[in-house]
Parts: sequence; structure tokens; C-alpha cells
Amino acid sequence: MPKKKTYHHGDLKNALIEAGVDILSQDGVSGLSLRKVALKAGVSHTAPYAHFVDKQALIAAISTEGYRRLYEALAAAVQRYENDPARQLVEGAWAYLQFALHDTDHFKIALSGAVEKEKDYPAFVEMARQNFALLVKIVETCQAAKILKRGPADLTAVSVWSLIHGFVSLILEDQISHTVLDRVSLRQMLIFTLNQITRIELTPEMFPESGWA
Amino acid sequence: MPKKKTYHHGDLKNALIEAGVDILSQDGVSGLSLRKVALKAGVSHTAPYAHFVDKQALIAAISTEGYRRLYEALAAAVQRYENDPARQLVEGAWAYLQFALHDTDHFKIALSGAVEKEKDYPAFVEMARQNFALLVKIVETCQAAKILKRGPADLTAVSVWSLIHGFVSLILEDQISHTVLDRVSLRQMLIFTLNQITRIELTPEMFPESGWA
DNA sequence: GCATAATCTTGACAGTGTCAAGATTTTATC
DNA sequence: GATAAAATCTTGACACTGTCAAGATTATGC
Repeated sequence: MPKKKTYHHGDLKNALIEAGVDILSQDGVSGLSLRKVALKAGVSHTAPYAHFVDKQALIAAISTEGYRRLYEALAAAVQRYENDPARQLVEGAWAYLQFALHDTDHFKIALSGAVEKEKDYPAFVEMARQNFALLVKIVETCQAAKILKRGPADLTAVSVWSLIHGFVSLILEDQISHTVLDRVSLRQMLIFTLNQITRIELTPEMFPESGWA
Repeated sequence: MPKKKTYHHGDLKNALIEAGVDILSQDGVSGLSLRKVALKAGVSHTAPYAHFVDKQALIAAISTEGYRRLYEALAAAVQRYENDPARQLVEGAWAYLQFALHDTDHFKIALSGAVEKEKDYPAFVEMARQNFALLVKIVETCQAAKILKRGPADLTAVSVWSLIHGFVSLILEDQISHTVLDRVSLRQMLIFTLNQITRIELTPEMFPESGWA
């Protein structure tokens, strides 16, 4: 993987982020070290300091990339089910869950507090803002279609996000009782959970898995 | 703090857990090291290995203690508002939030996946089971009072927990937009969120802060 | 073209989790 | 009650970590 020719790498910053993402999916959050990242990028162990003030800054960059991918997944789900608010809600939540399940450590590092003070990293904040804005849009559409309760869309979006994020987090932490999970599928449980906040009854049959994600 | 007399400590295991809890609240999750814990307990840096197979095992024990305290807080809220299901729901959620805000790192280590495989620690699993059982009870009471939708109580409990846990997690991660948080108080936002799943309208005025917690 | 900045390397340091070997104390067995 | 075994704790070591300092190399601006 490391192919060094010139003294200057050329695009080390992005190479480090890429290497970080790789190591993250391979060794998990606890296996992500600056030195391993540097090694994978083919530079010495302190080279990253030319581009990131400390490890937190690199983690923030990796988190930002994670948030970007999550946005892509969400936006794809929204776009695929244009003019079908209920489906947008369900598939958006489903995409959120799928991302967390398949890119677990990337999800965790971005949304489970690996970065202590994300506020210090504007790019991260901006991606977070975009994601939230997308959610608010979905919520507004759902409210217009009388699928969600009326009320300030941004407040409602926080509630909806809380519900989905909580469910996904508890799944990842393996906190949900197996007497429950043995009885219903993840998708059924997700739809059941979404049902708690919708004004119409959502059934799994209304949302057959399209199997493309 | 470390007062050593005898070669054998006597109750080192619990002393280590206590020291761990202290360090956790002082230096946070990232500042929690085996060696610091050992030092605080007044023993050498490898003494903990006589009681915990590795750091994860100590973290599991600390997490279990965290879960125990959370249970105490929840049980107190439930008991205080006997025969008032709506209030039990609100104050239970409020206690969950307060615990997370005041014992942030203890909450995080127990419920935000610091332990990789909690399943391997029976005491932890048991505390988790007890907490969930308490929640199921609250949910059943609320369902009987037509405050929550009907449906399997344990599934509904997962949904309710998801909502509260997600909200608390997002608060802790500082992920919730400040354009929202500047407008409403945390308690208002929590009640607004709970309102998404209740069949009756909860207003902050119905639940004045009792200021005892 | 040359000074200056950016980039990268080498070397060091303190702190980490964990293992091995041995010292000390308690417990169990006869 | 002596003694073997087990539990507990210490000392020392190892590899790995994030980070700093000093210097080497390359690119950039005037």
C-alpha cells in the first residue's frame, strides 16, 4: 500500500484520512492509532502533525468523512422515494441503521462521541448541519402529509432523530433484549418503533425491502 | 487517599472499582487508566490483574456500578410518583437525562459502548435486565392508562427507551442544533419529544420541576 | 536566486496495557 | 498445628501509544 517516491507526498492529508478510514473498518476505533495511519500512508510516524494538530483533529476529519457518507445514503433514500413521505421516513431510518451496521466504527466515531469537542472543527459542524437540514425537510414533508404531528419542524426533527438514533445506538451496544430481537426482525422492530410517532399506521408490508441498498 | 498497611489489601476489588469511579468523574473516560486506578487504591500497577483479567473487565465492573446507580435514580422516580403513570414516564426520562448530565462519563462508559463485549459480564447483563424490566413496568402502566399506544409492552419499551436514549445521547454528543436549544429548555425539549409517542398531550406545566433531584 | 515556509524524518520521552517471575500472605489439607 | 497449595501483590520488562524537539528536504514567494 505505501508507495513512496518523492520526499513530499503530494496529498498526504487526504491519504491519511483514507488510511484512517481503512484502519477504522479493519481494527475498529480502539485499533486506530496515528502511527498505524502514518505507516499505511507510507510516511514517518510524526508526518501527520504537518496536517493535523493532534490525533483528535485526524479523528474529526475521519468523522467528517463518515458524516458525508451517511448524508449520501440518506439523500439517496430520500431521492429514491420522492413524493412518498412515509417511505422516505422509513427508508431514511433504514439507511441510517444500515450505515451503522455495515460501517459500524465509522458511525461510532462520527456519532458516538469519539471526538471530544467537535465544535472546534467547522467542516464537521457543516456536515452535521447538512444532515440535520435534510432530516428537517423529510419531517416537513411528513407533517404536510399528516404522517407526523404538527409542530415546529426542527423540534420535531430532533425528536425523530432521537428515536432513530437511540434505536440504532442501542442495537450497536447490544443493549436490546434478545427476547425481543429473537421475535421480530430488525426492520420490523424499526417500523414498530417509527409507528410510535406516526399518525398513520405503518406496517412492514407497506414497505417491502427493495434489496438494492 | 492510598493508605496501605498490610501486604494484602483486604477488599482491593471494590477499592479498585471505587477508585475507577472517582478517576472517571475526574479525568473522564479517556483519562481512566489501570495504572492510575492502582495508584489511587495504593497498590502496584499490576495488582488489579489479580481481580480483573484485563482493563475491559474493570471497565465492565465500573459500568455495572453505573447501571446500578441509574437504576436507583429511576426506581426513586417511579416510586415517588406511584399512581401517576404520565408523571412516572416524564420523571423517569428526566432522571435518565439528569444522570447522564451529572455523571456523564459514568453514563457513557455504561451505555455508550466502552465495553466491547458486555455479554461476557453476567453482573452487567443482570443490571441491564433489571433496568429494562423497570421500564417495561412503566410502559405497561402507561398503556393501561391509555397514555401510550397498545402493543407488546417489551417492544414498546424498546421504542420508548430508544426515544429517551437517543435524545440523551445526542445532547451529550452536542449534536443537537443550538438554534433549537437556545429556544427551549432541556426539560421542555424532553417533554416535547415524549409527546411524540404519547396519546395524551403533555405540557411542561403539567410537570413542574420538583427540584428535589 | 534566495529566503522563507511547508513538509517530512529521526530520535526521544512519558504514559499505556500486559506478561513473567518472584515475594508475601491466606487457605486448605493431613 | 505444620505444610502444601492457592491467592494476592510487587518488581521489572516489553511493545505500543501520542507528542515534542531538532534537523533534513522540498516547494513557494519575492
